[in-house]
Amino acid sequence: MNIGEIAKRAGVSRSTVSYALTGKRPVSEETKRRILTVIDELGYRPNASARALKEGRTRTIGLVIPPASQRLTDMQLGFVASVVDAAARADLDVLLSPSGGEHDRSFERVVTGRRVDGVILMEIRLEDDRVARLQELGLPFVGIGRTRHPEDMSWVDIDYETLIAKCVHHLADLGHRQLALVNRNAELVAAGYGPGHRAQAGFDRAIAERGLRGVRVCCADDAQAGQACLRQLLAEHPGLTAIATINEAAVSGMYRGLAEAGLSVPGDFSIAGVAAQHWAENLHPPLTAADVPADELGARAVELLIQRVADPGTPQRHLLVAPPISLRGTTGPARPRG
Amino acid sequence: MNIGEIAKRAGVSRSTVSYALTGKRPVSEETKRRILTVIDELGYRPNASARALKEGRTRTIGLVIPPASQRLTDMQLGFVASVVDAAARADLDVLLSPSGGEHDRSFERVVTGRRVDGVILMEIRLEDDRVARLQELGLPFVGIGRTRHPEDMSWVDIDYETLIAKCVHHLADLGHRQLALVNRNAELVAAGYGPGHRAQAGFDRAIAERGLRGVRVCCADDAQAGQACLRQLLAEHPGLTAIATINEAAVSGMYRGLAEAGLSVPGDFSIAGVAAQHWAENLHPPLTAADVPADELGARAVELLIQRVADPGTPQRHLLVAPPISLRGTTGPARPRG
DNA sequence: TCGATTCGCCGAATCGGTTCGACCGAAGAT
DNA sequence: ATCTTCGGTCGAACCGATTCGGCGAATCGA
Repeated sequence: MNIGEIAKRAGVSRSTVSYALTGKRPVSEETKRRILTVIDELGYRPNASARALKEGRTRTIGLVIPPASQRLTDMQLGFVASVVDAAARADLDVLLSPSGGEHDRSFERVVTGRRVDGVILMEIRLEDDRVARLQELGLPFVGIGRTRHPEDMSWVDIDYETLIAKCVHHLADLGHRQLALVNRNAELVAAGYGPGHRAQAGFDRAIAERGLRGVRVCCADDAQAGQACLRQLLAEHPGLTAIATINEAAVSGMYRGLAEAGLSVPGDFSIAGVAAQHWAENLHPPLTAADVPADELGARAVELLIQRVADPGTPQRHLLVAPPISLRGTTGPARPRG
Repeated sequence: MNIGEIAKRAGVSRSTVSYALTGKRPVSEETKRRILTVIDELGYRPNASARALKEGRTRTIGLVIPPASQRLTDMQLGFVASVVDAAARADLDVLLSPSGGEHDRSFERVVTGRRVDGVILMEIRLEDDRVARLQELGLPFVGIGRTRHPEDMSWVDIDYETLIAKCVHHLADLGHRQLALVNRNAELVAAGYGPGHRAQAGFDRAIAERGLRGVRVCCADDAQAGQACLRQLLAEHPGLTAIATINEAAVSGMYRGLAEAGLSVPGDFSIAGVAAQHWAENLHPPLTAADVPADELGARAVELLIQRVADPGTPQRHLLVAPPISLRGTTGPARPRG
């Protein structure tokens, strides 16, 4: 079932069939109708590989996600969903590559061999091999997140540094004097995970500006770890009355850790964070947080990528979002513990 | 940077380069070394489209997931992750299509035009247009889930009917006389979502066998809906003391609904369900549930698909799993309410 | 020493589209 | 009436791989 078969049955040449379908040259109404009828009867669809081979583009983009071993956070899931959705709207297919920091087989398969027209890269580290590899290959790409040298690439990102600083200021305004930053898991941060480091920087800066006491900890990305983390924090820092966090997945565990210690939120203890809007709203109690518009960011990343694919010469573009903090009632005036 | 360039620089013909890479015909060590050196220097990778065109297969599989608008449950996320992972291990790429019940543009794009060698289909309905379409196209596919006529296709599935019946029996053994089934969202069930209907069947059967009173409700897939759902159930059915559910996403909300009504779990009220193992364990309290091995099912689906792609003539294969119920402490002896 | 076999390689055909140059007839311009 | 323009179509080249038949040289057995 190829274009030649269609041409034969419609009594025209292969090129005419092609032009009838793409509209790149005029074809008479009569002929077009005949061709389309045959196509409809035979259920013909052009072979994507042949088209890609000749056109030099695949109408497919790659999406590099964290490996399956590590569960996606709700925010990451939001990114993936919105990327896939935006791509579908633009009639692009999405090829998935679950790849960690070092570029592995799956990553290489997807980015080499002209399999995709461009790539969207998630969970970027400050120094990221994959970014270097994509630059070396000259393959258009857009990061959801950015490296230490963000001028050299296009990206959309969340301004964790500013947002965590805002959280700290908000908590300081409420009278809290000793705060903790609960980061994401230690391996990720150790590997140079950008948001982890930028959140630290924002935390340190704000703590210094306000003359507060601050402690930073990493916490695995699940509820049990959050609970254990809080247990330890409360034990080791009697003066601690508030937490800022970027670890969505651990928040419900933190709630439990506080409840376990007999502390109420926000009466005895405050929590503020950065999280996907949908997630923050559905927590119980709903979390006071900077609402990350994950759905929008993915779509914007696709837009940027489409531009770069269409014209690789355009300057790199960046989108740093710092959504306002929605007060949902997990932060309140400081009250000394015990 | 094509195979001709490599051939020229290595001083051989294009076919020799091809044979050196695929090993399908012998090439002398000396020549092979020379070719590989050139390839390495130039960073050559064969063009995937050209290869796919000639070979007639793409080494890519399609994965049809629920549309982005509806958030993936934890179990579905587990399926996706394990499919992607298993495919990567088999050196297959995964093309994503977010498609609902009716086969839309994205679905058509992925399944036609020889873009993929086979498809894995999620969230299958009892009558599913997409299944019919794939059969019509003659494209190998495997369902995670099955239609009303499951003999005609290969699939892996969870035996919701048996599992929910087991939950009911377990609760009946504990003395509960009036039970509710909390299903997934009403639209999905109305559209003929298989697990929803099979869970109902299992529930009805077990209720009848034990001579109990049972009520079935649908509930949107999120915590707030779960809470509201329980509020209503408790108000309308004073004798209700236990729930069986397949709605993972609503469980934490159900807990809140019970707490709100002053009922403790499992002292005053029992809950048992079917859920991804990881999810059931991380709930608070951990849910007594049939632990669905989502990670394994995705991998098995990929295995079945690879077989079908290799030999479409093999008989259809089916895998119906009914994992045992793990008692985690959300079920206990019945105690009359109020 | 000669024919048969094997090894290593080459050239050409092929997969299924797109696209460019060319051609033909009809309509419009001068 | 002649020249140009243009709509409509065709044939052939091309994209970059794989693969088959064949060919020369080396090896082998008799």
